[in-house]
Amino acid sequence: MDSELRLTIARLARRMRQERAEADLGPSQLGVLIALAVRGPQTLGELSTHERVTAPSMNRTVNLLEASGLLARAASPFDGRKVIIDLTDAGHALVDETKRRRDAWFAERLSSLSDHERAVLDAALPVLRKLAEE
Amino acid sequence: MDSELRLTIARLARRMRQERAEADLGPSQLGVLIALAVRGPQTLGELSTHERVTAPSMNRTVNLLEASGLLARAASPFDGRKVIIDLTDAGHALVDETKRRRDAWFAERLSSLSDHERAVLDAALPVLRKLAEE
DNA sequence: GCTAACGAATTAGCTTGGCTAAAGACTGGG
DNA sequence: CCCAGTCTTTAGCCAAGCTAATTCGTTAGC
Repeated sequence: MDSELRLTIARLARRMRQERAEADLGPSQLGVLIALAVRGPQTLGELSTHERVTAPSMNRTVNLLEASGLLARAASPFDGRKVIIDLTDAGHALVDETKRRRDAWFAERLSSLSDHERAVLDAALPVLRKLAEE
Repeated sequence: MDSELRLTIARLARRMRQERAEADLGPSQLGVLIALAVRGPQTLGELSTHERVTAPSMNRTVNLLEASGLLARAASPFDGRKVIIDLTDAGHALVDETKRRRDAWFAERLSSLSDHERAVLDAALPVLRKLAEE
């Protein structure tokens, strides 16, 4: 029963992840761009902590995105060791486009539900959010 | 709002996937083992279709798992081109342990919820299941 | 104010796991 | 028996994870 819920969530998320596509970015690169869009400019260390990845891994992903012109590095004015990373305009545009497409896909799935079913999901959202807390 | 739900589910599943058996398997390898546990012995083609990966990718993952003794290949008795892949005892044991850990993790998360919140999740389960349908 | 310790980012080298292209192995229809 | 189609495998590319070690800037102790 509990395990049934767990498996269902896993299956749903799996379907969702497979729905990727859009730009020719991998999920990691997209994840970084989205983190920057949601949380604003951050250091490499903050990014790697949030994405649960080591600093060297994050550094490489950031290199690729920088080479693609989707984000930019800037030295921190307070601490010369740190590097502040932020989206470029192109990066913002790509995140917006991706969000639009994924929302559309999800809305399409939701449209197969009844009003009552949607209300049930709406009620479950805060609980799911609580489960997902760090 | 819709996109909040989508993002929350993704985050929850992401957190869940981090719970796995001690063995140092990547998520893909674990995914293959779980698919075999749930759906039974399958050909390489069936596996790659189900995991939404190309046959060469699946072939390599299967090679690693075979080298670790977690699954075994056998020729199909009906069609010499096909290869039937199935879990070994060690593979079954590893899947069981992973399931045990994930269930325990999830139960732990659920225990922080009130009875009402659990009831809300219970009501949402069939709806989530519907969303997750293929 | 020097120096040693510490912290943040980076580089180097390894591994997994995607992909495409192409080759082998086998089947089945004509 | 051949030929076209199907399934698996090999080869080679690239993204993205890791650890270990390096570089460079900061901070603390003396």
